[in-house]
Amino acid sequence: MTQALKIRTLINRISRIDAADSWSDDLNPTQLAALSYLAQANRFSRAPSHVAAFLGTTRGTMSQTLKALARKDYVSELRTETDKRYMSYDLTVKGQAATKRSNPLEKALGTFNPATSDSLEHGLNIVLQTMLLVNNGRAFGQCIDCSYYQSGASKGYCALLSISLKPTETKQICHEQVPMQAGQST
Amino acid sequence: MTQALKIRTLINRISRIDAADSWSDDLNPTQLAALSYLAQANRFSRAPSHVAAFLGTTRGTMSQTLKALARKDYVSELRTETDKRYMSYDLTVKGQAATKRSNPLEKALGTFNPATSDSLEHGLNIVLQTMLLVNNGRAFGQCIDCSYYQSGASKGYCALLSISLKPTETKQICHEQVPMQAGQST
DNA sequence: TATCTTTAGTAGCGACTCGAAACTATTGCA
DNA sequence: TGCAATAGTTTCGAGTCGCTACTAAAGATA
Repeated sequence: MTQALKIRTLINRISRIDAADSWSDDLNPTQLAALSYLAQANRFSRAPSHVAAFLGTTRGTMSQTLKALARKDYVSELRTETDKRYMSYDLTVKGQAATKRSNPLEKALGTFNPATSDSLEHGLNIVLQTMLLVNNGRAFGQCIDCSYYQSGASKGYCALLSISLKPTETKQICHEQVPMQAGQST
Repeated sequence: MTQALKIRTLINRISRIDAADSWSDDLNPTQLAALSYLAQANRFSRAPSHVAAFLGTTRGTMSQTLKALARKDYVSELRTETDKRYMSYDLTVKGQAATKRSNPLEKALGTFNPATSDSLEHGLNIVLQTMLLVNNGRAFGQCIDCSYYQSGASKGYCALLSISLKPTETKQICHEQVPMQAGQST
């Protein structure tokens, strides 16, 4: 058994046990993952295609999941004005409350010392980036870590969309994000 | 966003992307995970309840998955002689071939330097052990790392079941495994 | 030994995931 | 203006998933 297979087995097993723990009354693990993504994404990144790309599934599958969430009043559907092909799925009050629930995996992680956590986060980030490279996947990072991000006097600016960003927006996920090279800075 | 949540999101996202990649003609990610477990488990640990406990699901759900695998000739069903309540699901030739297929996640992991891999494996192991502790879950480790394991002159011995172990068996997964404390040894 | 009690596997249920394919609406490009 | 690309949706069939209810076997207790 190679170390690569060991690590893959560990990641998948942890994720499955976490999924089993995260079932709630009327929210399954997939719905919760989609909801969690929407809670972190900025206003340009809440369409079915974005959630699908983030979680590595198809538009069709994610469309169904989002419709299920809308049916149960966790999200609201909104047709974008600028480009009428896009939908924006925004969290309702009920949806926001649901993302705040804690779970065994987070509790376990909370007991770790910072060095272990940092090393783990770093390792997993490398795994993800390497996989995305092979898959032609997008990073879905935060604006603050993006090549298009410019830090102004008091607030940030996105050079791709030519808009200024509110402080809270700079730490949201964007589907257009292009990770900065290490050491690079504006 | 806490670091714990970041790590959880990373683990789940990597697992989902890996799952999407691992679909094959007639084998879905869950079936592959079960098959992969069976390939590693020793002859006392191939029952539906063991696979269910390992992957954090219920006996009912796993029973269906194993029946699906049997229907497609990846595993064979065998009633245990000693305890007739137990089933043993053993891999067929077709099943063994299916576990040998590579995938993007393993390929990505293969490019890492040993230090990164070791650190990642170690971190994930701690996460899993901590979660299992909270969940009253079993470790499902190898015989060679078990408290009941005794290394003899040429072969190992299991002090729980009072049987001697073939060399290949000492590195298989056992559902009875009780991890040794660090530093402890026979 | 006779009777609980526990454990293992399973069938059936309803909601839903999942990839694939087919389809519509909108946008972009030549 | 026309055509290709993109976004969202629907439908299909197979299967996951927790849950409940059930049977059979093994253990424990009286």
